[in-house]
Amino acid sequence: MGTPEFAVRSLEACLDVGDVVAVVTQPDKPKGRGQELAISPVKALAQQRGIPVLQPPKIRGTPFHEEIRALRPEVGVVTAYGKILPQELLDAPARGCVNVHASLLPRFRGAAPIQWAIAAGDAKTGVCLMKMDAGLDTGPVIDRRERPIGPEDTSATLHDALSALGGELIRQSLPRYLRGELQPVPQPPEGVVLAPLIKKEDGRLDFARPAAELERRTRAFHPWPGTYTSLGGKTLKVVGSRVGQGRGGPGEVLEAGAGGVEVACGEGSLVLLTVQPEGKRAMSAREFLAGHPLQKGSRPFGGESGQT
RNA sequence: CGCGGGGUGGAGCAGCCUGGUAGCUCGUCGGGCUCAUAACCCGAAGGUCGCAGGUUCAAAUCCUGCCCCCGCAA
Repeated sequence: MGTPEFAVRSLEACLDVGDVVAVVTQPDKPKGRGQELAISPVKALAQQRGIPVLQPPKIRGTPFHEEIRALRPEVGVVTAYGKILPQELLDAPARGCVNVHASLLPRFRGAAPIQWAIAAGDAKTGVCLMKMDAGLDTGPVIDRRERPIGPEDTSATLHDALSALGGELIRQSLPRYLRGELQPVPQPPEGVVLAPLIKKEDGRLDFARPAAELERRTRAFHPWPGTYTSLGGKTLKVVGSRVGQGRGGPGEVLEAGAGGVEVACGEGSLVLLTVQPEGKRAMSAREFLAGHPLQKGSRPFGGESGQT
């Protein structure tokens, strides 16, 4: 069971190590500009391999688990399905369900572990294969793989790396678990951190915050939802930035030149390197300034109407 | 038919509503000045105004179709 791009590598791994009796994924939904109906990446692969695809609109309070039980699966593999599974569904496969989760549990349980790991400034993250229970990512861990978080890592780069590691866990550790060679270890009660769903609002830059935190967010929320501020009543996305040494009142423009736009923060300064105005492609700060001059010492960001 | 913005010398923008000389900030090239600079001064090159039709004496500008990029929403 899985839905987005992240789960594709898991499905590939499943196909490598066992017989996949069915693939469960979320119903097709209108997506993107133009709201065209889009099939999930997992569904696309399943169809291509001729695997039956199930897309229940609801799984809770429905007889869907009976449907699964009838297929007599040995184990259920869940990667980023997008819904919390009820106990009767977890119990449907003979050996229960396992889950690939993109964090080092019990840190960052929940929907957006990759993003929050970067935002928190962690030195490393990873992927866990766990035996699922009724809680939110609370099951005992079967095996894990680690991955350092580099200063250039974004959610995009980590997403790809972790999704590959997830496939590796399924390929290598799942068979060993099924043979009884790996025992699930309960998660320690301490160190639990939740990684809630990212909201668009989480990407708004508050220059009163420390610059280091804002810089991490630009990487954590890339490519979605991105970090942004507003300028002249329009959204200005901040695609790339670095932490600077400058000091000043939060939001004050300290420098605006070829080196970027340096904005004072609550702590240190944030140098905007790559920026994307509404309706425009991403561009370097230098390019942006050619058409949108910024006064040193002004505080043009955030306010709806040229507020100081 | 979800809403919306945009495609103008190499880059970023203005001009379009109110058709009639291609503008601005940079960059590039040449020259000058300076101990020096993302410095300053002088000069130059460089544009099928996304594509295709239409209206008109005349279209970057008005009309129609198409291609491409992006914001919102998910």
